[in-house]
Formats: sequence, C-alpha cells, structure tokens
Amino acid sequence: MSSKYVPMFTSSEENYLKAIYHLEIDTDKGVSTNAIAEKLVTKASAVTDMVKKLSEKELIIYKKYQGVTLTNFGKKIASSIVRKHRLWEVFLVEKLNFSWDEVHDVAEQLEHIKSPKLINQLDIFLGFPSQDPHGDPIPDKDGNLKVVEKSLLSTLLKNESGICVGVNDSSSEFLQFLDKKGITLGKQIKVLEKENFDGSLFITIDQKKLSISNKIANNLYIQKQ
Amino acid sequence: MSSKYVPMFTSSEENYLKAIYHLEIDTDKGVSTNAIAEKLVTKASAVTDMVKKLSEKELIIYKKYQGVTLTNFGKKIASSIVRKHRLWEVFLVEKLNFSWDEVHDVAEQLEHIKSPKLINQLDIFLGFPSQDPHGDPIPDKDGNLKVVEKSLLSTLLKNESGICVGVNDSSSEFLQFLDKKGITLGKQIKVLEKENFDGSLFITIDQKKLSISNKIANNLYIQKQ
DNA sequence: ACATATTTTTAGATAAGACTAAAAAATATA
DNA sequence: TATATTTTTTAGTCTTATCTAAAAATATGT
Repeated sequence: MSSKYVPMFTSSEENYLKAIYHLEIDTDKGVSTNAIAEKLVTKASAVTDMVKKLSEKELIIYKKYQGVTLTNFGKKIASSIVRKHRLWEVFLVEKLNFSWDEVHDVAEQLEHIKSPKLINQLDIFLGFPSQDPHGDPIPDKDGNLKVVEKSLLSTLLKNESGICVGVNDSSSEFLQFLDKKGITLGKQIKVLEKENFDGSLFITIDQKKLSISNKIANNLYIQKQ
Repeated sequence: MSSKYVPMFTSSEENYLKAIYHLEIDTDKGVSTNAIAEKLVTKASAVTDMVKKLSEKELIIYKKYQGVTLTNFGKKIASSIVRKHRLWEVFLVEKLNFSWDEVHDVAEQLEHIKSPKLINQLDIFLGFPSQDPHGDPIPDKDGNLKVVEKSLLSTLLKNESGICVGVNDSSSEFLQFLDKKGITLGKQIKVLEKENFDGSLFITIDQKKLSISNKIANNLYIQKQ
C-alpha cells in the first residue's frame, strides 16, 4: 500500500476550481460569486456553499461578499485539470480523428479521470505538446504556461498580416464557421481593407479573398508578422 | 440540437448493470441481492433500492426475494460498458505502456465516459481488438462476444500442453505473481507432473521448469493443444 | 412440520450538491 | 445622505446513493 497522501476532489469541486482559474485571468480582483454561477450555469447560492467548502480545504481564499482567489495549492490543482483537459483534446484530434469543434464535451469528462500515470504517459505518447487544438497553452506538470505572443485579428491594421494561432471562443458554432471559411491554425491572413464603420475586415487567406465581421475578428488570435 | 434519444445512466447505475452482467454468467437463476452487494462492496439494502430503480427503467426484471435478471435492453447497456472497459485496457497497455496489473482501476473510471464517437474511434485506432490484456473477450457494438475455447490449466493431464490465453482472477497480486514467474499470455505450458495430493503441477514454460499450486492452476486459462 | 438460520426488504437517517425564496450586505443613484 | 438596485448569503427543501437497525419472507435441518 502506498503511503503517499494524494488529495482527491470531486468532479464538482474540480469544475469550480477550473472556473475560478479561468475567471482569475480576466480580473485582478477576487472572482465574484455571480461570475462563477454564470460560468457554471448554476445559482449563486450553490456557489456560496461550494466556495465555503473549497475555502475550508485551503484551495481558495474566501471573504464574505469579497469574491474568491485561488491559493497556490488551488492553482496547482486547477492547472492540473486544465492540463488534463487540453492533453485529452490533443489526443482526440491527433489520434482519434475528432475535429476541433467536437472535443470539448468529451474532454470535460476525461479531465476528471484520476491517474497520475495516465496523464504522464499520455503526455509522452503525444510527444509533449505545448498547445491544444484551439491554440491554448497546455500547463506543464508544475502548472507553468508557455506564454505565446498573440493578438486579436481585430488589432491588425490595413496591409498588415499574421498567422492564425488560436481562438478566443471555442464554441462549436464558431469553430465550424471557421472551418467553413477555410480558416485553420497555421494559416496566414493579410488585411486588405478595414472598415471603420463596423470594424469588418476584408482579408486574403490561401489566395482567396473574404470578408470578416468584427465579431469574428475579435475571436481569432494571430501572431503578427 | 440532436433529436435522437440517448438513454443516460449514472455511473452507479452502470456499475450495478455491469455487476449483474458478470454475475449472470455464473448462475442460471436470478442474481441475488446479496451477491450484488458483495460484488459492489455495499449493503443489501442499498442494492434493493437500486434494483427497484433499474427495474422501473426496464433494465432488469425484478421480483421481490427472487433476484434479478437483465432485460435485453439491460444486457445491451451492460455489454457496452464492458466493451468500453476492455477497449480502454487495451489502449492503456498497447499505447501508454501500462502493465496488465495496472489497468483495472483506470479502466473502471474510463468506462463511464459518455461518447459513442469516442469508443468507435478508439476501436478503430486499436485495430478492432477482440480481447483485452487479460484474455477476456471484448463485446462488439451489438454486445456479441467472440467465444474462445479455453480450459483451466488445472484440467490438463500429465504430459498434455496448452497455450496461456487468459486469467480467471485479474487482481494485481495474481498478475504480478504470473509476471514474476514469467507466465504471460501466448506462452506454451506443458504439464510434466500432476500431484494428486494437493493438485499442484510441475510444468515447463520457456524451457524452464517450475512448480505451480492448484490455486494458480485454477486461475489460469489455456487453450489445449 | 416446525424451529432456526439466512436472505431480503422496509423504515428512517445521513451526506453531497443543487434548488427557491427571502433576508442582508454592498454598491449605485438621485 | 437617503433610497434604489444589485449582489451575496441564509434558511429550508429536494434528489441520489448510501448506511444501520429491525421486520418480513424464504430456505434448511431434523
């Protein structure tokens, strides 16, 4: 019998930690109860209950009415879940022929599988990928992210160009739209025209010209050239 | 939105179905409440509650005090879980370098992942295996098993021989014991001596001679030659 | 056949995670 | 500063899956 103490959390607890982890990136203050409730499609009262529990387990700092922050311990657990999610996404796309718009729901389930060996071996099997199929970075074992310089397509000026490196919205609707237009990661985009009125762009990709709304341009990351 | 009705069961319900599926193989009568309780390491009272629920969902036939039997629908669900379990075991051993004594607990988790595409693609990726790492048959999509002729090593007579094709006990203790003795699936075993007193065997495997207790011989399947 | 033993079910309790409705605290507005 | 609005928490309820203890049904031995 192993004597090593491995903390174990429920899938629900893990989902809360992951939500807080993602929400912390967008804010400098504590993450609000309401924001968590919205993200997890549940009620604020349920969040309060769970937040108390996570606080007792020293995964988050929680002061009534002040929102929450992950502790270092909480960050470690949260990033390990994100790591698992993204590694599984790579597996699904690279080995099982899933398309990038089909992987999210399955990865949401797979990320809760408990087995350190499994995720280590998967990492080896996949060749230590640093990004998932949507261009998001995969945390390493210590939770560190390899930060890649990237900008929204909407920040490109007329006649500037860049390479698609990620998406801001991973919904299958958006991803399928990109597929339909032939926009995939790694492709070069050049801005031919930029419309001040509505922020829409006229671009070239693969020698083809097409028009892109501001909403699309705000959800596609490129690496400037 | 898909209009197809996909029945969904909790992990707990699935575990009950799987337990009943395995227990049905060993008995011709209904599977008793107590037998299920023992298999799932829970109390008979908990089994009665669950059995009522599964019966309402038409997964099993249940008559008070008479034990339970899977309906065709229940059989279909149960065998799909066994199928997933065994395919994942193959994946772990063949792709992720797990040994056959390490796969069970992880497969117990993976078998509850809900995604028909996932399991289809995994099957393709693995090359449609018909057996798991312990020699147990993998049900096909319709729940059919490819039955392989096999006997317990203990049924071999003096001077008879066979090929190892499976184990009756998949505990890691037993599997590690077999590893230690160099007994793996596919190897040939010849019985040199058979001890009437305690049923122990003296065998050759890989040109090596060794002594095998009756207990071991009762948990190792061979294909007679 | 009857007393005893075993198995199974019932009844009532518990814990996790979510819900609704209402109270309380914090923030925004006039 | 007083009032209105939003956010958050509290209190109480529900569901699922488990448990213990006790009652009921079935099986067994002589």
